[in-house]
Amino acid sequence: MPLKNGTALVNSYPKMPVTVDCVIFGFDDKELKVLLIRSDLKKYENMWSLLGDVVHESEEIDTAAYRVLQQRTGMSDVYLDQVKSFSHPERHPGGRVITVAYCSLLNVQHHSLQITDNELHWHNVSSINEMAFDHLEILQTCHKWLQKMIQENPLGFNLLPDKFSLRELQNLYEAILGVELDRRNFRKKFASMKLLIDLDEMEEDVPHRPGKLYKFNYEKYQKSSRNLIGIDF
Amino acid sequence: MPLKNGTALVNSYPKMPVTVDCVIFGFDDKELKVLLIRSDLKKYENMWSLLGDVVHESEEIDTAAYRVLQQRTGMSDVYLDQVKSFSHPERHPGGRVITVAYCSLLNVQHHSLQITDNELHWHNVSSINEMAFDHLEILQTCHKWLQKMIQENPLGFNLLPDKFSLRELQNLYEAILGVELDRRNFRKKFASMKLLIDLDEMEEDVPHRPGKLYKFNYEKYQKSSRNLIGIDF
DNA sequence: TCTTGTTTGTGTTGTATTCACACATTCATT
DNA sequence: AATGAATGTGTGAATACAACACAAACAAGA
Repeated sequence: MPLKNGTALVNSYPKMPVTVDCVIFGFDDKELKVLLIRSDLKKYENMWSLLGDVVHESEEIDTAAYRVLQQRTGMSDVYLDQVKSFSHPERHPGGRVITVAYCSLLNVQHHSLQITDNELHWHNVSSINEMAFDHLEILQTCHKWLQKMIQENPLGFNLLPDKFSLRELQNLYEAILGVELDRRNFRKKFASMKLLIDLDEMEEDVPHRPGKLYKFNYEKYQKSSRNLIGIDF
Repeated sequence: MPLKNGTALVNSYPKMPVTVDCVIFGFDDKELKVLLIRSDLKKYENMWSLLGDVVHESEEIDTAAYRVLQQRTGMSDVYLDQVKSFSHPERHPGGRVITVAYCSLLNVQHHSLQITDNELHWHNVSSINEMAFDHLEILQTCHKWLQKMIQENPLGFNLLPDKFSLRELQNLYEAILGVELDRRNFRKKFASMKLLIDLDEMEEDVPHRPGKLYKFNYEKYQKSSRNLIGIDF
């Protein structure tokens, strides 16, 4: 078999539009939130959709996702990770579009959202039961992905203010996992990990005994290589 | 803002070729193997590459991956899962091509490989240090993904014959994880899971005391919902 | 200022899981 | 019959996990 020329080969490939869709999670008021805009398609009038955009000609998909995030939230240095590609041929009413879903975690306090554009808003994840396109499926996939990820990695801190109490941290875990956790065991767990720095400060303006404030020890986490082996299913 | 027409919108999107690449793992002779073919590009002459193909106009990417698998191995009903998309603009010398990587696990005994086509061959994963395109990166990503997956899900059985001994199962885990495991603890672990059916048969043609043969209890696994909560990092 | 309500902060105890390690048994080979 | 090599089974110590109880701090209101 003769060796081929790359350019001729690639030119013969079918081409299709590729987009990114960002599932941007936030946390506020004991609820897991997601950032959505109103769909600008006739077919999905009055329905909500994820923040997305096309991938440009010579652009990494990761870069496209960051671009969406930055344009919509005004933030950089945000946690972002690729989750899964969705490719049903009829997922977009305008024709075949492949999309790559990304999951992002951001602190709702730190935003400078352009609320006026397409009514960008935070929505409670728990109360969403309909979305434009296949975005509900994408959201649910990312939610499950997040549930798994926060149990294995210290990602939750991206959703909290720099200073937080253990109660807030537990509320976050309960909101994401949809379960109630034992307060004492939860605190012991995080105490034993030594990933929290006691700030010697207290909560203020709470109508009860104020709790200590902590911050996440990023340096400590870098060091722990975590090369665990353990069969568990 | 006026509502848009979907078709016009999608027609305005940049289009690009999308491919799938399958990392097909096998296990033989205590070694984790991967199925590769010789690259048919001049630039990568004498280098090995993953099995891939373009995604057709109206085809799901999952379907394209299954198609590659079936065409190359003659097998259906094979474990296959999407892992990650790779999109560096220069990853293909012929121009911009986005690829979606899939991981597949198959029993090397059950094949009917078309060896003559492009020298389809099994390679030891541990001895690969160069590949065509960005396929080494893709392989390494899928290997790490597999290391994580087999610790959380009973996927390893896809790589073994229907009947296997506990030693073979342990060899498999050691080959994939690249560690040595304690034989007694390993056996106890799998015994306690009750996912193995004792076939009351023995190994044959081994130069030592033959071990019992087992098969995997697929039904049992379906039932166990595994909705575990446990923070662990 | 004293009482009440709410939440924080800290154990304790029993159970289950993990890890490190030892010995007898079975079969093939010589 | 003896040897070698792998199988099959246990046991104890250390660790992690789950369920549970009580004292201390602060706010609010009587």
